[in-house]
Amino acid sequence: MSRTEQHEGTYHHGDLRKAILDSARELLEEGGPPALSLREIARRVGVSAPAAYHHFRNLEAIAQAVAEQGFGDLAAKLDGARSGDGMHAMGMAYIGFAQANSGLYRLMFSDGLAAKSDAGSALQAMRAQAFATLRKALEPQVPPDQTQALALYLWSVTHGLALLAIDGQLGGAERAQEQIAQVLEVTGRALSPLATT
Amino acid sequence: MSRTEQHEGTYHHGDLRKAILDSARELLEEGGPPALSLREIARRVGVSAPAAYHHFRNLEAIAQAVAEQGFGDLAAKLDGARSGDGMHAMGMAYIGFAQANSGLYRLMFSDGLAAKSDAGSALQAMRAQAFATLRKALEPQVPPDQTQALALYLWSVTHGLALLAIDGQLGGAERAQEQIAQVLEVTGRALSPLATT
DNA sequence: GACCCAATCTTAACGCTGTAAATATAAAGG
DNA sequence: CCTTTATATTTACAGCGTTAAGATTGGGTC
Repeated sequence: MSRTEQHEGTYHHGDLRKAILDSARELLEEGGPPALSLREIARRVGVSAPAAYHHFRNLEAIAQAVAEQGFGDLAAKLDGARSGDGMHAMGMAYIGFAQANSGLYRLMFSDGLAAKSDAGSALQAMRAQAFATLRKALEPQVPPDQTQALALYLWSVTHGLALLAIDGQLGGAERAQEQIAQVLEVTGRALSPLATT
Repeated sequence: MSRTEQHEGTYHHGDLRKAILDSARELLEEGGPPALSLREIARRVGVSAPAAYHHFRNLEAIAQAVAEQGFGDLAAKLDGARSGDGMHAMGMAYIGFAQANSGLYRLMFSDGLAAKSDAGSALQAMRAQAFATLRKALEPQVPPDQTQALALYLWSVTHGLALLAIDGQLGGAERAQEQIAQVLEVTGRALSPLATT
């Protein structure tokens, strides 16, 4: 399934850019960010390695594009969870996303793959925007002079918990789910006394 | 300063194992986990690359040893902070450690460098032990049926906050410090109502 | 419909990496 | 002093990301 139907067996691929991103996500879930390999991606797509350079500046750019997809997917999932009982449901959705796409989530919060390149700052900007969204969602619910601190607090718990869950630090799946719910419940105690509503 | 004084300019190094670990930590702070390179380490120590294999099974083993050092240092620092006002001081110390050794901290909570090798599970064990220590420290302070959830809660906030700080998501150093203190204060609200003491 | 152009992909090659094998050197023990 | 053993070296290999140069193709124009 590497080549589009109409282009199967032909010189041109069809939609190589998309195929690369798909394979990258696959690899990411199989082995985490360190498993991201341009040559392996090309191999899976059924194309020579340098072909990727017509669609991306380099491997980092692929990682960056995938991370961008990830932030989009996460935002969508969180939007879908807003119908629930507010913060708790969104927390569960957030962590659910991280668990379902652990490699992707790790990439979204890594310093790129090289730790020095400019992809790091691009990721940082995406994270900042995600945080701004959270802040905005929280704004009408709490005293204005505390929104920043509370948003940061919520993000810290959720992010930390998501990473611990991903790292297998919470035990098996069922046990993990239980612990996550408990922690989120405790988290709520800190802000329920000052809810505006 | 790569070779011990008494062995300067000689064939044998003196204490290559320690020199390797030191250089690895240096590299880690300069470029994070992806900057860990066996050849670069050897270059800095002033030794050929394969020399390292007499002291470590492979690069992953070096990373693992450095991470182990890290967990030891962190535990020591947290012990030193126990004289303060309990949880808040320990939280500050924890995050201070992460900020001062960001590359090391990231390594300690990464899935190794290969994401598939057995170093991942070794790291997981170290983290589990660190958590067990926290749990034990918390035990006499809270109701016994909640220690697990509360310990996890505290770790989540602290870990998440540490990572956000490291990622530069909290702004400049002075502003970051302020926000960290605020978040830790909020965190405390969730458990102060049920303190045993 | 033939032609050119631009986009896309390929092969070949470079310098880098981690690691293995074979070899040289030095330190330790009889 | 000679041998053994630990330690380091040189050489080599496969794989990586990336660049440069050439092949193949589809789309737009006369």
